[in-house]
Amino acid sequence: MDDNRYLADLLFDSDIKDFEYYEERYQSRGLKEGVKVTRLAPSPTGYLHLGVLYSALINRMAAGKDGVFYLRIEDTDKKREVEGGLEDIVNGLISFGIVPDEGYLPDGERGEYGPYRQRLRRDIYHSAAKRLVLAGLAYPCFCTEEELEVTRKEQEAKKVRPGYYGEYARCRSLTTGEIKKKLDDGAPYVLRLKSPGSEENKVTFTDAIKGKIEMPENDTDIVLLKSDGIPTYHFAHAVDDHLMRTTHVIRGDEWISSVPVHLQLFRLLGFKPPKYAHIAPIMKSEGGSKRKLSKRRDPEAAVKYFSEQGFEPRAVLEYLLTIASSGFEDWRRANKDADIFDFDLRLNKMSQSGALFDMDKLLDVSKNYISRMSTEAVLSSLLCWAQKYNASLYDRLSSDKAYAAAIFSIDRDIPKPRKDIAKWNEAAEFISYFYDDTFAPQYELPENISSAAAVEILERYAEEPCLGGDKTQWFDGVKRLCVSLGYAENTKEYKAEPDKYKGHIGDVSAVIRTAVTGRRNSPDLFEIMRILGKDRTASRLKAAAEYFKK
RNA sequence: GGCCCGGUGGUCAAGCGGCUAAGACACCGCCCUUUCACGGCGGUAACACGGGUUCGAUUCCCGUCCGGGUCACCA
Repeated sequence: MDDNRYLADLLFDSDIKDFEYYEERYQSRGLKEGVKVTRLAPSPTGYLHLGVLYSALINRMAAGKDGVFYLRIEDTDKKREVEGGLEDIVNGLISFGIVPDEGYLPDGERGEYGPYRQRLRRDIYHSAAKRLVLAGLAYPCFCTEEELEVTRKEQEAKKVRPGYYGEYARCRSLTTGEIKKKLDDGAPYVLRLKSPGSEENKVTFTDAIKGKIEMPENDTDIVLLKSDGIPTYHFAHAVDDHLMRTTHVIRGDEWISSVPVHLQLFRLLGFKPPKYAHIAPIMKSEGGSKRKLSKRRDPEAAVKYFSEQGFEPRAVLEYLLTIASSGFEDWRRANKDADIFDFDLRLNKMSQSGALFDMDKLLDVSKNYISRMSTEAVLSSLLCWAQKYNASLYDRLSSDKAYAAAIFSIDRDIPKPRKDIAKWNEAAEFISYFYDDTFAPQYELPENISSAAAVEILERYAEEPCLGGDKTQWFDGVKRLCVSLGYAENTKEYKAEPDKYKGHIGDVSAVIRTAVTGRRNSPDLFEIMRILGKDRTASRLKAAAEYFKK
């Protein structure tokens, strides 16, 4: 007993507080029964990628509006840290509308349970570590990397489980005197857990997503504090999630195999463990098999990719939710205008195995999402995107917003709107023919229409474009033109007696369409010409007629 | 290799012992229609395999196979 005290004094600074101090300081949150406290704990070892966004979304949704969702930064690995990664992650989340209630935020920390960056919590970890040493549950280990490597090779050769446990945990049996001597020599060391567990025993726990899971108890003397005094993930997880009063740890399922370690840590530290929920990762198909979406290998894993392409953040979130929870699509159909954060995400309804990332589905969700936006919303969102990623489009649009609004209001704000655009980088091409400087006609005629016939149609139509009235009046005008030129004024008549006509109204429209828009397909012709105005319509008709004369 | 988790159409995914095995995306066809898009209708396409248990298994149990994860002073 005295030995432990002695060892603790040897190992820790004298000003390290008793852990009771922190228990006292970070009181229970006093939330109502059933209210969840969740968190996202990214490490700034890269930029914001889809997996983190996914996890953030689920944690945010799980906490709901009554619960607390906070952001903690796991910056304990200096070596792998990426410059600017932290900002990218935090700002990225917020730009996607996933806003933490507390924790590390762009304008500083918010909340009573901080600091929320692990670097700043060193004393807290040391206090918890000291508690373990005092209880005889942790010890310093002086093994070098090389020595560890040697025992690992030995274990491999003997075909036994690799790891620092049992007889292989050499420093476990060091006497206080030996430790003192090494410490005096300035030997570097890590602090290890003296695991009281045995592989023979089983631990069981209920995962909120995967259900009941049974695994062998942890018997490995895992590292608690690295040689620089910074905690490992496992140790920091136990200390932080206890002190920050997390109720539900929702994280990627790559963590599932370390749950026995975590449970043991909570027990030894005297903490009540949180509920665990392990979510399946988003996968990517490659060469017939699938693997986890990788931030290094897959460009579409970076959230920045979606921003650059001009996906609507909410649409991406909706897509993610269709992957996450089977009930979401039905809910969406029943609640077309509801905010996604009103969806009641049930952990036990979540998918157990990883879903392949499906770009087709994302595109579909996005198209639907954008089709339901108002003209104003489309314009402001598109402008916002263009400002960053397409300067010329931005200039064009903002130089005459009323004109741009007219374009985007075609078949919008109606019960069954058009679904033309899935992401903003498709917009420039989609509206190109509305602007003279981007109008690049690819004239194309129906097969049964000769150039001469096209010229005739265009010239005759130009005499009387019928743009003064409404759409019906215009279309009646086109019908009259058909009749006078020998085309059927509707397809049925033509089909009944094809020999009687040169073609039908579809052909006539096609000729006008190609002249006005320079392409085969477009939204409603009348709307387009009305927006272009009489003069520009006329000059396009003329230009096309000239083209076909050649 | 040990330990975990998973396996319903190309993809996502309902389904909890008895159903002609939902739905969405993609694909194909038809209808609507001045084109496209929308919309409507229809179609192709699935319970990995082998044993049990049971009157009856996609559903429960075991095994095989396949896929994924994990075995660091990384998270």
